[in-house]
Amino acid sequence: MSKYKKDKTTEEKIMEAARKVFVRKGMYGARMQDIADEAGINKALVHYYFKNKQKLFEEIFMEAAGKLFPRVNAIFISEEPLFAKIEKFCEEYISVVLANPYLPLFVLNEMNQDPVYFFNKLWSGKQRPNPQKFLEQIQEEVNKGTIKNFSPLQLLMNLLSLTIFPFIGKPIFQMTLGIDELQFRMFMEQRKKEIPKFIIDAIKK
Amino acid sequence: MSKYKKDKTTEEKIMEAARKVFVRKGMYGARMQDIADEAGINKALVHYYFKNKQKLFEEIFMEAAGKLFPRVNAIFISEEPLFAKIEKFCEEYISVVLANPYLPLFVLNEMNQDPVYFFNKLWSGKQRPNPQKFLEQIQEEVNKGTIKNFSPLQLLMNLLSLTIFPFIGKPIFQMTLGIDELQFRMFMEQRKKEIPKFIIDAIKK
DNA sequence: ATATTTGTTAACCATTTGGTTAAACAATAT
DNA sequence: ATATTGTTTAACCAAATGGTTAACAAATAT
Repeated sequence: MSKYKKDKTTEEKIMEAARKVFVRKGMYGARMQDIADEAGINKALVHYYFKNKQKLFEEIFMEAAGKLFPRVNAIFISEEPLFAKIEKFCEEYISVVLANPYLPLFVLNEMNQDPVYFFNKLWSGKQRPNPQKFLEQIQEEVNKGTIKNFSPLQLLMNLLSLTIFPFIGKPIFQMTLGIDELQFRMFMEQRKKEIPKFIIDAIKK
Repeated sequence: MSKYKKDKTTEEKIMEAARKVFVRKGMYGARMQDIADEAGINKALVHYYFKNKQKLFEEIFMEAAGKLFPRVNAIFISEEPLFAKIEKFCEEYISVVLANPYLPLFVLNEMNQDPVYFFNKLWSGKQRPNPQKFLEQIQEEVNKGTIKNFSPLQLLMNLLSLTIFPFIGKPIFQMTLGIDELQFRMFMEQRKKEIPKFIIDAIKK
């Protein structure tokens, strides 16, 4: 195969390598040389496509955050009834993250290092997470008496916890219980149905 | 105050500084100079007390993990009935972590970088987390018919998710909802009772 | 008092790391 | 064919970083 024939553009090769390295090692632990090696190219070429480490990192981080947050928001804002929303959220979110199981810990961890900076960087207005409508919807159901008197915020936290946390604790669970990739996958597939059932059983009158 | 009169021993001053820096920046992001500065001493003195960065980090990491894991295990193993166990776990765990809210993300994130290494480092036999008894206990209750037919593993995951995740998402929640330290604290205090109620409502027949 | 051990520092060193440069190489335009 | 533009590399550089050294100061033993 000729040296300069490439199915993936070089830029995408770098992105792919950077994704892998940044996600595994974080912004500080990642080395530009690692990224170049992973992409099978010269380090200077990484700088040719992306000005510097910070810029490349931001690209990767924004991409990752962009996979996680808008989806939450879309469901928060939609017009469906509460229970359907909960079901849909679990279904969709677990599907997305199963395809990139490392995303939540990566994003949460990096955000933790400088929440204010990332918060501004991420949501310059548009796709900022806005759970207001979802919270109001819960309150309405409480008022209607269809569900128990429940703090909307607590319920929101429960939904997010049950859905996202397993991905964050994944390595520990896998080591502790000796389960492999496939078993974890099946466990999470099961959870798509289990979580809504669990929540609804807990809150419905 | 004389130069060599110290209320805290130097070693503890270093540990304290290292805790702060490592937890904020992680193993790779932390700089020995930062730690020395934070402790108000010369960098060489850090090396005098702790051979190198790796050793110091392990000290801090083991200490952090030691605050989180044995407590889980103690409750898993104890003889109490299931519902009491769940209540006790939430109560105790949230109390511990409220005193060090940064611990879960720190430990989970570092473990993620090399799960096998940390797993061996941490649990050379004794305090290895062992949820077996807890899982059996759930199965017993299912068999007795006191709770719904529920996968023990799913229930365990639910308990851990609901308890631990809020601390991991803390910065995002605080920014998104504009809540301060005190409000978060109160929210988690409320959760000590809310989580067991939530779980028990969901699983009891 | 004095020798010895322990604690602390400033200066230094080797290596790593992000980033640059200049030249070679390929593709494209003329 | 040749000039021009865009892509890639090897070699290099300055700054940062983990770690060491040698000397000095304090505490302790003799």
